[in-house]
Amino acid sequence: MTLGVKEHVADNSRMDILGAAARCFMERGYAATSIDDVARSLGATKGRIYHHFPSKADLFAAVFRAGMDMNYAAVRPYCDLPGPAVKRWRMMAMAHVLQMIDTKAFQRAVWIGVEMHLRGATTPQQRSVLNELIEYRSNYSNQFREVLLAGRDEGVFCFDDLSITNQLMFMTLNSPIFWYTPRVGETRADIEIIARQIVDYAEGGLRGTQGQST
Amino acid sequence: MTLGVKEHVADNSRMDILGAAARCFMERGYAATSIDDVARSLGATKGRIYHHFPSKADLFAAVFRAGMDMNYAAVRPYCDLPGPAVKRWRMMAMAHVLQMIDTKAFQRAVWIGVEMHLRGATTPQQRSVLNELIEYRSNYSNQFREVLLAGRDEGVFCFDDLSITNQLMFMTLNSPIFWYTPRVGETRADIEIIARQIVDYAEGGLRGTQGQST
DNA sequence: TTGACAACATACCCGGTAGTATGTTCATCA
DNA sequence: TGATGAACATACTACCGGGTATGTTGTCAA
Repeated sequence: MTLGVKEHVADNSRMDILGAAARCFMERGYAATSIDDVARSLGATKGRIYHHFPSKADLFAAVFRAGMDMNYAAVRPYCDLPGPAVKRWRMMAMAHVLQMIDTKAFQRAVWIGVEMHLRGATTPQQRSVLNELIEYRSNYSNQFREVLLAGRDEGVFCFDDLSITNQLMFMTLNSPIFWYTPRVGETRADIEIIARQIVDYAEGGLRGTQGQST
Repeated sequence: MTLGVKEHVADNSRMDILGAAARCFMERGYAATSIDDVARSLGATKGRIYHHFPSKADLFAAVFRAGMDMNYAAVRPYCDLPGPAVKRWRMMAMAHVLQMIDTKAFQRAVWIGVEMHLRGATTPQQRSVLNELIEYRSNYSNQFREVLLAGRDEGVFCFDDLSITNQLMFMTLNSPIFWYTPRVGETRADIEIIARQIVDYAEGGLRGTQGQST
């Protein structure tokens, strides 16, 4: 049941394309990115891309899916942990933020996909593909909704509308995909300091301003 | 020194174009929006657009500038008010959020412009135009930076890096441009309830989690 | 009244891009 | 060893969209 050498080579090539496509989509957006751009950034031509992906929309969908797969993998270890909700939330949030930083290009593509879905995708069958991915992302989001509700039940989090709060929280946790850029000589510890500030801010927002000492 | 009727008509036509362009840019993004799209949404043709704006990039820049002008107008009344920083911040933040909701299309265009600047605009002289607008926006942002620092000096706000915190705060306050959509039968009070939740979340993030009772 | 100009519409050009059709090369396997 | 197919490259088409060049119409001022 193991894969042969050839399959590994093909899979690696596919992955390389996904990475290059993610960078291109991040740098220029979906519409402004041409298949030739992606190919050029690989030192290849369109033929290579269209050999692995039937269309530009499918390539983009694959990038989207790969990004979400990474997110699931990063957060899943923490979302079934026992103990207080806040602690579990912090683990999940930290993993999520670090994931945003580490796989920024893919996460930007996910963002672009969500935006495209919100304003209504172009063709009909592309819409169904995108809808499936959006639902995939929605399930991911639900993992956080659960822990948010648990935190409110425990009296730690304080918010009114769950949907709005979830939006605000993800907006915060996702934000580094827009403004983070790696600095020269930056260590893992530096990145974790940044991530901690983001998580702290989000936690403050979720706890609200009631019961504040100052 | 007053304008004649003709000038008023011309100005109104220009404004109509700006509004339609803002909606198009919001719905399809910059690259995917064609001049014909904007014209069609006005029941007109390209000629009308190019009569008022020399290029697509200039049209976009005008939308950007108009959006920022609205923001300045909305927030300026509050940013020189005396009293505690938190109170001043809340007034400014509330005005900003309501502005995001009320002029969503223009604010989305501003966002798109910032994104374009971050990844490096296309042509050389467009880049200078965009740079000027980005600086315009940066000045706007500085009004909030000042009140953030004042709030920290007063011991109310608690954060480490000012730039990161400012990013997180704006990410929160701007977020309705992405997920807010007017509901049928929605009153002004309903909108203010939403805005209040956003401002509350942001305030919680700025105050941090230290000194929390729970 | 007329001519001059603003405010558009129409018609056209041309570069770029998604997608296709057709080579070409190289490894693998019978 | 030779044939087969994967993994590309090359060449081409059709179309769309920014920009321009050129009408057309209504208005106002002298």
